[in-house]
Amino acid sequence: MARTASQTKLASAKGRPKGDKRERTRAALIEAAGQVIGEKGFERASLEEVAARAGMTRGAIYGNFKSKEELLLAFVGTHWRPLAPPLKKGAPLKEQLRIIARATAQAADERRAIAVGALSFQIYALTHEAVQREMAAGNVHIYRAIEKALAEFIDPAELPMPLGRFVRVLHALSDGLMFQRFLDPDQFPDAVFISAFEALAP
Amino acid sequence: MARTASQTKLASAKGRPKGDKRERTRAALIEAAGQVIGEKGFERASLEEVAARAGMTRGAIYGNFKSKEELLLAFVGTHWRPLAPPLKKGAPLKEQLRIIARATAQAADERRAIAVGALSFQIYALTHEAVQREMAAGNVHIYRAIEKALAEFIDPAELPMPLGRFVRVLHALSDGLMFQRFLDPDQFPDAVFISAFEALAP
DNA sequence: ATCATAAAATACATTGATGTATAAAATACA
DNA sequence: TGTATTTTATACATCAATGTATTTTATGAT
Repeated sequence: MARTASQTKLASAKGRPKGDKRERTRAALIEAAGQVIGEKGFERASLEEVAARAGMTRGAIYGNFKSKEELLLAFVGTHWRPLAPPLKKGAPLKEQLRIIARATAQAADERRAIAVGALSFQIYALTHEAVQREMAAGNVHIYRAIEKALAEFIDPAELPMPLGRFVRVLHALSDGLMFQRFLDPDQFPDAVFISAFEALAP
Repeated sequence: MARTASQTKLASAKGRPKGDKRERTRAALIEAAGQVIGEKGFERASLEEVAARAGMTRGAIYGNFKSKEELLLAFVGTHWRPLAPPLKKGAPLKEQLRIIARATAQAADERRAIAVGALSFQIYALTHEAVQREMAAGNVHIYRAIEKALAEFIDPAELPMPLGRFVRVLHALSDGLMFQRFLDPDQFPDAVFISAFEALAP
């Protein structure tokens, strides 16, 4: 029934107040949605709680979004970006993979809420065909982008498989490892991440 | 609001009718729960639909289970077993990994419902501390069992990391790959699974 | 300052779900 | 076959959530 203490306005001082209030409350709402999704999961996130978290009521939500789905989708669309690990040009594959491993492990810790939200949204997608298709299409673009980005840092000749496959495998492995670390951090310390990714270098 | 057509009694002819009806309806209910969870996800699975699917009403459920949670948990407890790929004694690591890859890909296709159910349950666990702890503890046992089983088929000296880590990595990778294949089968054909697992052999 | 417009709060209607209490039906047993 | 008991169905109370309609409040322009 809504925390009373932590009802802080999220988008308090982000820059100058500027003209478009609209955008600011939209952003605050989306941010709050992200928090709630991260805690409760995509399905059980309630608008009541989202609104309270942003210091407003549901009225504000329906003034800015058509439906619950639209708000939650807006969050996913806004905050869901692939990691960009700090790769080093010219370094050997194994080292690049170590960097990716560390970035993944770190992301699992620092952005748990977002990641849990993303994960739970994926489950949602799995049971909503239209959303699933949209998401699958989006992923294809992301893969392409990552392929391009990676091509600048690693030599395809060093890879144990075609670059396209490699990207997809990295994605699956990252997701799987993060997921398991959420469930039980003790069983998936950094060392496991590093071993896993390094093993992909022939 | 319940399909009227496909309301088939699931536990129709499984053996001789035998004395304990109790057990049979329990099983039928659990089975139906599995179906619904697989389609709707753990959170949105409704008792109404589960009961209808088993050709009964909610009355039967509450006569056999304390609550919704208990029924769903019963499903997870009953049907959630790790894969047992048909490994070959004495074969080189790479070949064993190929076998695991194929088994995983096949499982993704054949047991989609169960897997989606399991996945969505994991999300549920992530947002329910007690369940999460229980599940984490269970996983530790499973890891131990798999370690033992694997030790009979593969030579630790061939591994790129300690056996314990390797098992955990296999788990994370399988989960991640299956998840992605659910989302977009085209992007994760068998070949990707095979490349991914094979790459783990030094 | 006043008025028109937009944004947010409140009040309301509806829905879908769980869980309980009670009645009906099926089963086992004497 | 008749009765006690268990199992399932029905009816009911409750709750939490979404979405809509309406009112109040804030904002901006003239």
